[in-house]
Amino acid sequence: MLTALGKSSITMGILERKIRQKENMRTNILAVAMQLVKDEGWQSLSIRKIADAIEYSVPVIYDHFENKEAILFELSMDGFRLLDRLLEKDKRKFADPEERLRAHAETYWNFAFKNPEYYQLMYGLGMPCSSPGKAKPEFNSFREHISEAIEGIVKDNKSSDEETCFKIYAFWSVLHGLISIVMMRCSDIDDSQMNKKVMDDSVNAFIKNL
Amino acid sequence: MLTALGKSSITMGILERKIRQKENMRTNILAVAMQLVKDEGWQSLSIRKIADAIEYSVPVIYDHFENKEAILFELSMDGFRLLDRLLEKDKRKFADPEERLRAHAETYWNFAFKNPEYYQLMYGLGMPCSSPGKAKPEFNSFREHISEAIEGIVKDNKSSDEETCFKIYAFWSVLHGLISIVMMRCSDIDDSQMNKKVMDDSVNAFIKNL
DNA sequence: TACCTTTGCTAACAGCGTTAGGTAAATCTA
DNA sequence: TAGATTTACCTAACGCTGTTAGCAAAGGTA
Repeated sequence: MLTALGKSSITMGILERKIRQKENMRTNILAVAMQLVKDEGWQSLSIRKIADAIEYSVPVIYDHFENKEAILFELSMDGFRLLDRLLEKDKRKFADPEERLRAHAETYWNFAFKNPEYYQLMYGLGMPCSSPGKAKPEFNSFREHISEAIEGIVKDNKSSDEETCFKIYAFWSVLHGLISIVMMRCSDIDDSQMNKKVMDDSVNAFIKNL
Repeated sequence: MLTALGKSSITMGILERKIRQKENMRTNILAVAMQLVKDEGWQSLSIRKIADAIEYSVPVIYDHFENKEAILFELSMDGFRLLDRLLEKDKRKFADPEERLRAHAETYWNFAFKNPEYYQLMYGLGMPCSSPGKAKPEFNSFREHISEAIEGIVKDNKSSDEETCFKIYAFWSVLHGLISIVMMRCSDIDDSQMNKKVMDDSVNAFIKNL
């Protein structure tokens, strides 16, 4: 598949079309996979179902992805990029670091519950191949956004770098922890508004204590 | 298998021996499964490997467990019971609610990193069949222990029941969130002592703010 | 036209969870 | 002790999974 593609430069149009088709196939596979996940959950996603959905045979998928994990990884990257775009919006909207931090928390929370499939994949909740450790820039997007906001709030204080670093993780932890607990139904609070109030409360306490 | 076991009461000894053997088999399956998990991780645990390890054929396992998920569920219950015993120790050791809460946090943290397989199973981290929602008393053990301690600290304050409830979840969240982030290698802090300092810091801030 | 690359397929391998059905041993009954 | 019955256990299969080897057809190149 388009392995040795150099050589003649006359048929550039055809080559480009092929590259375009290849990319279309790739994005199509990802789109179809994501749709299957939304419809039936991660656990029932299979290469054969993807092949059925794109109306190609199974091995075609392996021309575009090394294995199933690579597909899941790419989808998780989509999730990180989507979250990043939302956080960037907050950044443009709120100049005040405290307001921005609140907005980031809200955005993170809403992202998780509006896109539970993404969130589960991104943070390995109830997932088979959670591919931990595959650190990429996208992976740290949320931490970097809240870092910026927290450092903005804290900059007048006498906090050390280490203290600030700790606070960043503490903030992230309480959010991620609460989302995980609620999403995995470990909480016995059934009311989603109530759960959100717990988050707001925690965020308030955190900011007050900065 | 021991289905209709009533009838005659002369052969009670044999019946008891059979029940004992059946229980032995059951516990043996669980023990062997846990060992396999510790050696090779959740993802590679299979019924066939368990059968090999106990030196019986595959269907024998289904005489003792409805399916693979039931085995995982039982193992997660073992995890909850183990954690519960440790928390009970704290309770006996520390009468002062603040000291007790700190001990609980420490215990929870140590439990997670000394028994990562249990923790992952109990809270569905990177797990295929995380069986969420199957609430059992064991499931709420940690929350109830910290509830007791937090209520002990807070009882002199003017906190409402709702506020207290929120605080309990906030405390649990920050612990679980940090453990998840570290365990799933989302954190870029590689030093485990450093990570624990983040926890201690958070616990301190939390208690100070009660 | 002859050649070669690309494209896509069929069919298989090895593994998985699960179960139907049969056999041999252990046990109970007479 | 002999026969009937229950229990214990196994073999072999079904339908699924991820993955890959190897082949046939289609396309572009000379």
